[in-house]
Amino acid sequence: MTSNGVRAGGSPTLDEVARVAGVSRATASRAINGGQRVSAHAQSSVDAAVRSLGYVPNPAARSLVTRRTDSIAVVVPEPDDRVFSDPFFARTLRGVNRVLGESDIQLVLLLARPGASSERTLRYLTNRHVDGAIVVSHHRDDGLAEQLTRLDLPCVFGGRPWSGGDRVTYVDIDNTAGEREATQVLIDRGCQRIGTIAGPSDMTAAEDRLAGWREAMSAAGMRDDAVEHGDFTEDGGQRAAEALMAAHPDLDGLVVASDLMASGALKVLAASGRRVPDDVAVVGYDDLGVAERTTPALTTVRQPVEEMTERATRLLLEQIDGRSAGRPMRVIIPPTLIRRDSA
Amino acid sequence: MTSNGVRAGGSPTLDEVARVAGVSRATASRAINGGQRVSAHAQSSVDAAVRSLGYVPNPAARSLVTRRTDSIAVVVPEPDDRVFSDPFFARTLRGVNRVLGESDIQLVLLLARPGASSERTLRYLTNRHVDGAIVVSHHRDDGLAEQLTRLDLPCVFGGRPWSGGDRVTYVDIDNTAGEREATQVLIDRGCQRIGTIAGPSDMTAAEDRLAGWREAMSAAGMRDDAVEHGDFTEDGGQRAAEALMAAHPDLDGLVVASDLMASGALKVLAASGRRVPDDVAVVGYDDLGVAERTTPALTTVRQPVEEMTERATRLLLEQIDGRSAGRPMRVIIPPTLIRRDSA
DNA sequence: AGTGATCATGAAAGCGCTTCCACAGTGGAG
DNA sequence: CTCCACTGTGGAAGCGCTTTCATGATCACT
Repeated sequence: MTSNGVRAGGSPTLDEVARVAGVSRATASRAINGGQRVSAHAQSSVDAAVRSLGYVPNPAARSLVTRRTDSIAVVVPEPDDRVFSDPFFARTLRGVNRVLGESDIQLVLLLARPGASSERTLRYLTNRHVDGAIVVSHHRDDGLAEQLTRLDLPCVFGGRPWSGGDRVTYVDIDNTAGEREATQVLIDRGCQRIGTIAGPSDMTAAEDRLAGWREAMSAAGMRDDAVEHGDFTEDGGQRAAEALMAAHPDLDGLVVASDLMASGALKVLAASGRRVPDDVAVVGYDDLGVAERTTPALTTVRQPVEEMTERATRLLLEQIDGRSAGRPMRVIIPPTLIRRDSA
Repeated sequence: MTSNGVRAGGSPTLDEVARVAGVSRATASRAINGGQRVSAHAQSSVDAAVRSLGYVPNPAARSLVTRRTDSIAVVVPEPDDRVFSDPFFARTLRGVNRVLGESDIQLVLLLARPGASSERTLRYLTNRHVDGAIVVSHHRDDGLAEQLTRLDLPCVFGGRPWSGGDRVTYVDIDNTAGEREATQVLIDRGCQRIGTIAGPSDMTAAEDRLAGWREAMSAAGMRDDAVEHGDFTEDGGQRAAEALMAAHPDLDGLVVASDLMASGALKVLAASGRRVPDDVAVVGYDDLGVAERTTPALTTVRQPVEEMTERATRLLLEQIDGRSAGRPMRVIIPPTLIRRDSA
């Protein structure tokens, strides 16, 4: 069956292309991959053969020898409902995809099973199933940064990792500056007593924002003791706001570390009869779609998520191509203040 | 270097495992893959060798011979901003991932470049880079269904495809029944004049919902001429609502084909001083997070997106394993009415 | 005309794995 | 005691591709 000419079933192989084109397999291979050292004549007959046979190279065979898979992984360790309900996630994917669209590299989504350890994910990466990885940390670290550096797999973090931040390349948004600016809005508008609803303390983004709030407060000589933690969800924001207003009924400014939590806080304020921004001014964080839909619309800090992931992806591709020096890099992107009605 | 013993760099190969375990490569391979026809003694020495060397099989080499890649694609043809801002997308991924988590299969995300034809995507699938594909159509078909069936690649559609629906397996939510039920809510509450904001007519889901509205209206002996089309976005809903209310100022009921559009419609109604639900009752569609955040909260139809994609994924895995008969199947999932304040 | 350098080419050697096949050993049935 | 089915095993063939290497052929200069 396979002895000569075209095979019975299945896709055509390079061998057949070569035979049809009347060249050797080596020449056919060269012609297909960029055409270095191939005569115009050979090139065109290979092209014709490829077209007529509908040849597509077998990626497994190719990557067996090139040691390239032409795909990268987007790793989301321990995703929970939050990750999925968060526009952050979709935007991340879009940013990555946009850059990948320029090359012929595909995207493998690695969502660690909730509960299960990251063992399987790590195995997948160890396997060199992909050429590199983008880790959207977004969570407590799990030592993933260390394990990945040990793997010696090209890898870039989106968002500062918890530890190993100096040994790994990452792109982050300047959360501290963002929250500092947000806080300043309330200070400038004359708020006397400003509290904050911070994010979960196992995320660097949340911690950095809290630090930003602290910085702005102490720079203005104001007390920074009205702090409550939420979990970045609307319900969590609601609960935190209730606790915060109960403990500090005199608050006239609220810096909330996410728009979703701010939305919950707005409900609490409305229920207690406080007007926003007149009685209590509120600033959120994210501007990923929720902020413009609340009542009143939130003044907030816009996270350039797609820009961040685009940068991360480009850095990764450079690392894979060996274009980067190999030493860890750090890119920090400034966020933008968006003014609406809540402050 | 490679002549004997352990290699200089790189990962260990099966050869080395075999050598260390004192068995042949064939036996080592068997021991690693399930251990059929392997003595307990050989098995344990291979296991030990694998552990001590930290051996992980090379997936490219394996799939070169097995013709399996242990990965499936989630195909989103021509995604635009809508796809990403839509929680639908994230939920889909979660549903797929949940099922995949049970096996050792990974997920490749294929987002066709906006603008670019699906040519690259199709090439990737033709390449047998993946064992199967889930197509979240969500869009006009592009003949993708036909092209995929011609490819003879296991494949399941999430949502009824535009054409070829009888030759391809798909899982859909019963949009017609859902919208019928939603419309019935307004009829039952005594609305006299009911209009609808339908989705874009290039999506089957939108068309099916419109059909459901028509069915309920004609069953109740009511006129079904107050129709406006939106594009499933909030702004689109707003524009459609303006047009609709201008053309039919007497409407006292509004069936909107998506919550996001309904949110836009609510703004228009509020701006024109109409109370919801007292002056105009409104029902939305989706219940994917937006409905509970509008004012008033939307009565809507919940789409079990994750259930849908889970089913789709299972069907795909069956097809890949050859467990399914090979003839196209069709699964229709009923949606659920969620009552809130808008109707 | 002679000398290298450059170019296009094909033979062949793998990449790391699975699987077919042949073979020896074992035990139970006749 | 023979025959046969079955089990565990290793040799070897290949999966489809890239890439090195050797080989002529071609070219631009002395």
